[in-house]
Amino acid sequence: MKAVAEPRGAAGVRRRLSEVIGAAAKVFAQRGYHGASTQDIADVLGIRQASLYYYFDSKEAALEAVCRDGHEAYVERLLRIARSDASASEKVAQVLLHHAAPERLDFTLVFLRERRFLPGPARKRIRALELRYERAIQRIVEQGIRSGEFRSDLDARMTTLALLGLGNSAAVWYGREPDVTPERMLRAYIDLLVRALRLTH
Amino acid sequence: MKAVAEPRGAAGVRRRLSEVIGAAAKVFAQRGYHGASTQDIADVLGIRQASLYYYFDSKEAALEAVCRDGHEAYVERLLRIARSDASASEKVAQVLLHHAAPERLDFTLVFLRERRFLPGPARKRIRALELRYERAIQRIVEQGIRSGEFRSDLDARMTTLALLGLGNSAAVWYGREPDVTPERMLRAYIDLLVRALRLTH
DNA sequence: CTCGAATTCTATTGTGCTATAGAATCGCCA
DNA sequence: TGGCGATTCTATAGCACAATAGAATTCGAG
Repeated sequence: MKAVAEPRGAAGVRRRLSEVIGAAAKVFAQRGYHGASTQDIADVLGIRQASLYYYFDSKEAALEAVCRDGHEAYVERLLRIARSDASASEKVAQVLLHHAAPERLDFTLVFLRERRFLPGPARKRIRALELRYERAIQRIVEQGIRSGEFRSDLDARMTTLALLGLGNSAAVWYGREPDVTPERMLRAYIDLLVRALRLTH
Repeated sequence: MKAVAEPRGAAGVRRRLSEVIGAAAKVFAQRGYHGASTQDIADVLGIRQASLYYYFDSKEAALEAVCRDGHEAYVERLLRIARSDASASEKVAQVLLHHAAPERLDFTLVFLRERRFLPGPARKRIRALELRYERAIQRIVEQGIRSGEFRSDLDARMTTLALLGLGNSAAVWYGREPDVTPERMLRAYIDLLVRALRLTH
């Protein structure tokens, strides 16, 4: 899997760094942060363990990079959905679709499970990203309530957490349950949620 | 927290073992299995690190004990709910209430996050418990569908996973979100799920 | 073809952790 | 009280790991 003779422009530099972060994400996702060794990451890249320290000051810094890298793209896609002029129901569906998309699953899983092992300052930085994400979802829910599309007795905060919880659980189940395809799971989850939020008439 | 001069009958023996398992659960929940050292567990108990090996053959065995201990009680309570003659909706509510009950949270969190680090044979043994649990929930959902209480177009398997996912996410959020009390969260979750499953009329 | 920066390498240090061996202590019961 | 099993202790082996220092190599730009 080693990249042979990659051109070395500024783009090449960034790409190589992404590869390294990707390798860390893969290994952290599989073995957990503390269960993974820097040697494991180096093996994926086909380089020596010590060479990793050209890219990271420490193993913890690698974890932060994985968490940040993974979540930044996430936040961005979410904000695009939130800004669209779709109905609240459609937005909820799209949020679930994107949140539990099986691409970059390694990053998602590492973020979900391992971010708590970040040292204090790094955890705070990641937490800030997280809050933007949660608040964007909550605004969608509140929009749905205000517009009369959703039930007015919803607890917006709890509903947000439910949406996140469902999405996260989907990510966890891919790869563990062979009969669970993302399509089947997402269809069921979206259906469930939208029915639960909408006014019954 | 050290037990001073505990009487040593057969009951005392079992209780001491429970204390040791409880200490392991606490430490594994806090730091993760690989992030926790046997020294950490010994510190909680006020004994020496090596003394733990009187109770366990290995750290992995301790993890299995925590997972088993935690989940066995879980399965038992669930089966009692399943056998009751309550309606499917009531059962779903009770399952969520019990599943996300904040007692023995350490055991739950360790089971959710760390069981995947068990070595093959042990993981298989734990997986068997898990399947009993999932199947019991799925039977409740199917009962609700057959009786006409729930929508007939539900995907019972996905619905089961949704219920589990919601319950698990609740467990994860206790202690992370200060404004989330178990009561508030469970009320919202139960309301959401029951509305989503019931026939609308 | 050469210079220099980017990248990877070799070699090593020190630390922390699991697990084992065997000695010492504790507390119940005869 | 003395013995015995249950429990905890001291001491240490042995390994895996993160991280540093500095040398060697690679590759594109000029």
